[in-house]
Amino acid sequence: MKAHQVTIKDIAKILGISISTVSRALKNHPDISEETKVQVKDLAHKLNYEPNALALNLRRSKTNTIGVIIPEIIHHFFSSVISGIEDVAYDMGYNVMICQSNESYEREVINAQALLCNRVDGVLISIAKTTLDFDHFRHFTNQGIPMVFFDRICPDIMTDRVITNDEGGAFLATEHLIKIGCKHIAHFAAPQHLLIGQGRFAGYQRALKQYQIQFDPRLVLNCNTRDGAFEKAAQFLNDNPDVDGIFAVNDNTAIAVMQIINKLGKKIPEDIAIVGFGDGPDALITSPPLTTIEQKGYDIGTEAVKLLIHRIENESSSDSFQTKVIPPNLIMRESTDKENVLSANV
Amino acid sequence: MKAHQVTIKDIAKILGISISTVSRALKNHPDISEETKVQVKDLAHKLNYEPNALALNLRRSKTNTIGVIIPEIIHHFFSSVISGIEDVAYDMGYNVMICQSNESYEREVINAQALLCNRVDGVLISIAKTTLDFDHFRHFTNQGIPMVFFDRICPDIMTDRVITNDEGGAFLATEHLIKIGCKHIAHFAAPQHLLIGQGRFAGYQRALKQYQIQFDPRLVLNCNTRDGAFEKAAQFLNDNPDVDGIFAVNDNTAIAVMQIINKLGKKIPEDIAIVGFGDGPDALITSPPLTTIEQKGYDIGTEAVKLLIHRIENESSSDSFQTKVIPPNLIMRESTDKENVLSANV
DNA sequence: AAAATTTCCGCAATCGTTTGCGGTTACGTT
DNA sequence: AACGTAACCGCAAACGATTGCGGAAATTTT
Repeated sequence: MKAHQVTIKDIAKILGISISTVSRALKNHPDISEETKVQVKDLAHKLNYEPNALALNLRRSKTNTIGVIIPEIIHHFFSSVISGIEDVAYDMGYNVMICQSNESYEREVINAQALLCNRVDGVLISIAKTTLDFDHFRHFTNQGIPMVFFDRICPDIMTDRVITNDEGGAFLATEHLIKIGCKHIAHFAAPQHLLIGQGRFAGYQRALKQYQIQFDPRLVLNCNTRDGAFEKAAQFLNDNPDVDGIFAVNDNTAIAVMQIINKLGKKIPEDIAIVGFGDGPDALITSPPLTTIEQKGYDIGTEAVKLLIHRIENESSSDSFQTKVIPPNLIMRESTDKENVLSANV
Repeated sequence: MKAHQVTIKDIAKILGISISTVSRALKNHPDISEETKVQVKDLAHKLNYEPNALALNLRRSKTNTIGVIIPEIIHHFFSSVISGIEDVAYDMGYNVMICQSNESYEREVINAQALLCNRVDGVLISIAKTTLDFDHFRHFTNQGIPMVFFDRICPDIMTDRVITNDEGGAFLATEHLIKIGCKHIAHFAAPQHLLIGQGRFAGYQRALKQYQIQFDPRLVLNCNTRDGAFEKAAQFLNDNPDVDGIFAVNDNTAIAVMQIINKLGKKIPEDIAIVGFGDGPDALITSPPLTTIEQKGYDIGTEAVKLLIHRIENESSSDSFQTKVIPPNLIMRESTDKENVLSANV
């Protein structure tokens, strides 16, 4: 059962020629006669020979493998990113090794070490929420292994980065609410120690300022999960009955809030319009469908891996590190369609 | 910049001892004196030495890596499976190499080949919809590399398998509709050349039979996607106005149908009750929330990888292959709650 | 016919690690 | 003093592939 994997050594022995000849024959080296080449190739095919990538990698000290460390693969955003990474990596001849940190710092450290041991050619990282220390990443740069951070970047380490324009997206969302006539716009925000939380809050504020709407800190609620919304949103809406627009820091929160608004008997968007952030598939199936800011996970993945492979294959070039910003995009749906613009199409 | 990776050879040279001593010192071999061990370990730590897994793997011809071939990582079901795989693999000291077939046969073949080259210790596979030929998988068995199929299994190859009980789940779903009083239950079905399509259709039929409801082929519609539903569902519901219950082959279809029903002005569940299959997070956020059959992706992943690792680590044991069936589970939500049982809890 | 090419192929080192076996010391025993 | 025996450590082969260099045979050139 345990079939010994076929090697060039086997082929050499059977054909009564040397190992090097077999190797060269398979590579179409000009030194080898046509006759020998045909013999070797035929036998190799007959025996289902597959070159041992381990041996190759060891010799070249290159694995053609890219490591990925992400918080959680089940989040639609991250699996979109991976999908993008995988597609490009595949086209460029790289394998992908995926590790989940599960938002745990300890596990992130171990993941990093595993990738180091396996001598990946480069690493793509989106850091865990609990990670505050970044020494485990410096090992990569010490060993000359390029890194690219995406979405949740590490501000302390100079590398290439790919991020969404959180501030700009939040601005778009808030501006949209203003333009459709909302006067009292609330913001359901992420913790301000996260860059995402900062950026989206800043965009919200800039939009208010630009349209000369007085910023009211009472309209900002620290709430960025589904569960959090079910805890706090109803009370918040009761306390602030004049709120007629909500910009939520992510779709999950927005959707939960919508469900609560529905339950309170208020109408969306007539009474309260709402915008999310993320554009997962969920935004399509709520009632009403949710206006949201596109967070192009797939594109972030492709951009990140392209940057990385470029670094890998041009290690000499000391191009300065760049930060690629994926431009935001507003997707308007019924949750902000006060004028019934969209229903005309149906 | 391009730092040479530290090897035991470097350590040996610096300390003026032999390579083998270094190797043994790091492994706590009893032949080595405490003094040497301390010296070696200290230096290794100081130099950030990481053992080269490539060399190790080559020598042991074992990579501690598991290959995964799945159709598409963005589907919630598959990313749940991967999450389960990753968690268990991590605990047991294995890495995971993920490949997407993107439902393409050609790509699946190339993925399989890549995993072969990289000498993975075992493979987890859910086959692409377009795959009709299975020779590329036989290479694994030829080389003695264990495989486990999950969800979309390959009936032609004898291996371990992990599947959901489609027939049983469909029976539960249909029985539930019957029990809440539906008399004319439609089935939105997947193509019958897929095992999933067959199983779920069979469960539907068995439930009808058991409760002495006449099977009406006109109530079975070949429709298993969101787009398909938007194409055909409205017409179907018009043609069959007496339908008061629907069992859809997956959640996506069910959700799209719900949106259509809503638009037609009918009430869920009063006019039409509906059950899906899959229990993605989507089922929670529709209005009303969707009753559905749990398809435990995470559990399927953990079971599959456990079976695989068992095979890997007991290659001698020729246990006969087993097929693990994950039992179905009905999750009742408002889309079938005619009696307002659930709202009592709110 | 001798010399110069060309054609084709093999030797051996290399990548980094493990490990069986053998070789040095130093110590204790008689 | 001679021997036995630990206690430590190094040599070298092995994993599978690539590749510079050198060498033998065949062919051409002079």
